[in-house]
Order: sequence, then structure tokens, then C-alpha cells
Amino acid sequence: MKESFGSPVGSLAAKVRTLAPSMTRSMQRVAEAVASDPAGCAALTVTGLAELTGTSEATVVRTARLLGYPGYRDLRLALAGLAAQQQSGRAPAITTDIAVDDPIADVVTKLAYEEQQTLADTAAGLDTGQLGAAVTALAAARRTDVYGIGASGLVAQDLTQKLLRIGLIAHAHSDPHLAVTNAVQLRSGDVAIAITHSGSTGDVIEPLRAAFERGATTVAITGRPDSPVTQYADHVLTTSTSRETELRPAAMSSRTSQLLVVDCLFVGVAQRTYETAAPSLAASYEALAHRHRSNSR
Amino acid sequence: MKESFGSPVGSLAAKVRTLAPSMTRSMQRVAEAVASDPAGCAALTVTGLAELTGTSEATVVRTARLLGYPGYRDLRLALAGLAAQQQSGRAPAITTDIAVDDPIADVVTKLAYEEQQTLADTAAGLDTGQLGAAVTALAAARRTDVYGIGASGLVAQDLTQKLLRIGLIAHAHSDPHLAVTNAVQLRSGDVAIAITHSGSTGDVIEPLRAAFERGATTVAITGRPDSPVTQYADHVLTTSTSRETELRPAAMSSRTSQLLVVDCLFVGVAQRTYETAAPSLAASYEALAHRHRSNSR
DNA sequence: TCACCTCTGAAAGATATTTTCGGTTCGGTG
DNA sequence: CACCGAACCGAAAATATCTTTCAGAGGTGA
Repeated sequence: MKESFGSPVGSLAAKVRTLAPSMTRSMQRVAEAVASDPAGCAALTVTGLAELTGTSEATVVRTARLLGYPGYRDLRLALAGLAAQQQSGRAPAITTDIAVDDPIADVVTKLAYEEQQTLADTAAGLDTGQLGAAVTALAAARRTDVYGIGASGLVAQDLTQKLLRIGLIAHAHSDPHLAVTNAVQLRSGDVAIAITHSGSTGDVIEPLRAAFERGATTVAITGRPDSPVTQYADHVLTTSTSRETELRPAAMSSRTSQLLVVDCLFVGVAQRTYETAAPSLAASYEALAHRHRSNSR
Repeated sequence: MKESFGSPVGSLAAKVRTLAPSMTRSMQRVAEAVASDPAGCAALTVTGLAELTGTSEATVVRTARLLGYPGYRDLRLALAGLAAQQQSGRAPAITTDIAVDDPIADVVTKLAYEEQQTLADTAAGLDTGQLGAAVTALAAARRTDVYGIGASGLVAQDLTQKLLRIGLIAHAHSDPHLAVTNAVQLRSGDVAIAITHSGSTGDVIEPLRAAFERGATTVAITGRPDSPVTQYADHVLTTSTSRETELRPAAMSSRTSQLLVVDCLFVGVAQRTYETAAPSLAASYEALAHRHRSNSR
């Protein structure tokens, strides 16, 4: 069977074996070095490789030619490619659990991987019907209140900041008393959003309930679609729940998940209200420009 | 010591984006050519690439240096590796731009994808040396102050919440005056962290500077490693920069990126202080339990 | 407008690669 | 055993490529 010449990086080791018999002793040494450690050889110059194999530059070049490259330069490039491929090939095996003695680089890799996983899960599990309904309500709301405590409180603020930027009226509440006080002001046409991972945070449920009873449209963003908070929610947006480990509290992944949901809400609303949202975004950008010192360039 | 060089070629495009703002026009042309067609550029010599981009050899070399390689030769090698990887790898190819009339389901998919991308870029671009140093400083700090405004303010609070949970003393400041007032209290052994995407937010730079001048260990989390804020930072943690679109403000991806960095810091510190961190985490978990109503089942 | 500073490319300088060329080895042959 | 020729090899010249230097172009702020 004739193999195609398509990729120069195919299987270099095989090519070396095939051609080895027709090589002279010196060339074999070079070829073997190249085949056994592509990455290492890619880092060497002709002279370096010649010294390593105890031969001369000329021999190295001859070997490169025999292997099908115009010269050493090109062999070296191919080698670099090969090395990179090998490298990436053996990457995906990571145990996602973070151990106490993991080196810092592993921590970064694992965290990034887990958060990516969380995002994928969330996107997959999100009910677009519910999301769409929530967006519609938000886009038309007279005002919007968002409740969240602790880590979820930050997500609530994030949503609020975004909505304000496109000209909507929104408030985030983390003080339970104030939240309830404000909630009873809401009425039909307003929107109340509760963010709670467990779905059982009383301090967040109470204001949502108050808003619900006043006729406001209520939305719950929670990881537990069967939890108490959903009783008072017209629309439930489910965030993903991943097992937590000792070094990686659930708060971390729920936050990632909640933020994705919040971003979706925001973009959805921005789409619906594009006429007013676009200029508002531009205006807020403009207004902040002067708060930044003239930059390095 | 045969250490392989700097970064695993992973995301050159991300690096280009991060560094682009600090590049001159000519260098940007080169960087863009390299990012958009790694394979093609790997086939060119300095002179060739210079001609292709309408610049000079000197500019090409400068660009290579800026991207973190000792010279063009090494950039070229990395490019070859990247090309090979792409070749063997996948073709994700969803148009990531979100349009005004995208259906809500697409919005979810695209946002999730983009945030995943941001995470990957961030992880790839994070200097683990700097991260480790920051972790060490944090773990040993008498107290830690975190500065952030706007969206970054939420990230600052997130970090603070986490550090408090493992028994460290941390405060987040978003009021510039109070921030400076507190910053001057810091001294050697304390840590100050500034979070700003642009790196030029005066309100955040000032307190960091105050802390820096008082001898505290200072850390900057920014998307612009050459920005003013880094002048006063002992350790710089770079977040990824992705192009922003009208419906997807930069704040969204910078937040994702910043949060990953913050999570890494937290987990790193938790590892180093495991003896005290573990019981603290457990205790805070316990203390919050009663705030959750008994759950549905 | 002028002084200053950064950016830029041409060309010199330094390295790396390729080619040339003569010496060496080895097997065969008179 | 001496000699010859062919293949093999590496030193060094020749060439290509990469890097550095330097002075002018172009822009910016006073």
C-alpha cells in the first residue's frame, strides 16, 4: 500500500526505519537521534545536532535530504510540529480532583477545566423556554429587583450592573429586611429575581414571595429545581450542580453557572431592547473613558 | 537544564490579543498575520514575512520578542508546532459573534462557548510563577486588601469572601477614598491586590501605589500587562482579553477571566494553609446551615 | 512652530545552513 | 601485498537567514 505524501509529519519513526538500511553509519546515528527525541532535536541547530551525534553539519543535512526535506531547516520545522502534536496528544488525562499537594500549574489547569465543564453543563441544562419568558418579562419591566446573599449576592449585583448599563431600572438587594421592604413595592409588570444555589435560602425566598404575592413576575435562578424557592417563581432557570470537593467549594461552580445564566438574560434583554440598549451601552462606555489615565501608548 | 521554553504553544491567538494594544501599528500587522495563518507564516523566512506584511525584518523580530520568543527563529518553530496541532485538532467553527436576531438558544450556546474559550486562554496565559509568588504572599499576609471598581469590584468581593472563609483577614474596597485611607495602613508583610481590566483605572491604581510605597506586597490582576497599574505591582497576573462585540461587552469576558485567576489564588492559598483552612471552611459551612430551611426532601 | 520622543526600515553585523572539496576508509584487484 | 576506485565523511568556504544598530520619518505635546 502506497502511503500518501500529503503530510510531511506523518510517522517519522517509520520513515527512519524504512530508510535506515540505505543510510551510512553516520547518517543512521543522526536519524536515530531525530526519531527518538524529536522535541529535543527541534531545539538544536545543525551544529548542535552534529555534535550531539558526533558527526558533521554536512551529514545532518544529508540525512535531512534523505528523509525527504529540502534541508535541515525544514526537517527542524517538521520536528517541532511533531513534538507539539505528541505533546497535545497526551494532554487530556487530568484527574479533576484537586489535591492538597498539587503543583500550582495543575491547579490552574484543573480549575479551568472544571469551570469549562460547568459552563457546558449549564448551557445544556438551561430551559430556553423559561429563559425566553424571563427575558421577555425583563425587557418590559417597569423595574427589576434582584435578591442574592453571599456569593449569589455578587451575581445579583453583576446582573444589576448590566441591566443599568442598558438603561433599565434594577436594584440588587442583599439585606433581607430591605429586600422585603422593597419587594412589597412591586406590582404586576415588575420583575423580581431570586438567586440561590440551594434554593432554600430563607433570606432570599422571603422577598421573592412578597413580590410574587404582589403580582410581580418572579424568576428563580437555582441549582435545585425542586427547592422551596420555586414555589414562588413564575420562571425557573436551573444552574448546574457539580459535586464539590474540599478544596473547591460548591460556591465556585455555582457562581460560574449563575453568571452564565445572568449573561444570557442580559444579552437576551439587550437584543429585545436593542434600539435603546445600544446607545445606552455606548454612553456608559463613553462616560467611563475619562476615568482611565492615558495609557502607555 | 533543558527546560522547554516559556509557554505551551496553546493559544497564540490569545497572546496576540492580549499584547496587541501595546503593539505599534507595524507590529500589529505582523502579529495578526501570524495569528491568522500560523501554518503559512511558519513557511516564511523573516524576510518573507516582512514583505508579506509590508514591514521590515527588524519589525518582525521585534514582534517575535514581544510575543515572548527569543527571536524569529523560535517563533517560527512554535508556529510550526501550532500549525501541526491545528491540523490534527478539531474545527470548532461556530461563528461566535452574537447577532441581534439570534434565537435565544443560540445565545446560550455562543455565550457558553465564548466563556469556555476565555477560560482556556486565561489558563494558558497565566504565569504560574507569578501566581505562586502571589499565593505565598497571601498565605503569609497579616491582612489583605483588594481593590476593584465596577465589574472588577464584584470580583474583588468574591476573592475577599473566599479568603475570609478560610480564616484570613481580607477587605474589598470600591470606594477610592476609603481604599487609599486603608492602603496607607498597610506595611511590609501585608498584601494589596488591584483588579482592573484596563490596568489604567486611577481609582484602583492609587490605593495600590499607596500600599506599594508602604512596603506591602502588591499584586495586579489585569488584562494589560504593560499598563500603568503594573508599575506598582510586585506580581502581575494577566487575564485574557477577547475582542468585544456590541452585544457582548468586554466586561463579560474579563470578569470570567478574573474570576478564574481569583479562584486559582484561593485554591492555592487554601492548599498552603490547609491545616487552618479546612476547619475554617467546615465551620463556615456549618454556621450557614441553619439559614437554609429544611429542604423539600 | 519647535523640541522631543517613538516608530520604522535600511543596512551592517552575527549566526545558521548549505555546499564544496579534499582526505580517509574499505573492498576489491593485479 | 600494493594499488585503485568508490563511497563516506567532515573542515571550511559560500550562502542564506536572522539580529542589531542607527538615523530618518512621523507624530505629539508644549
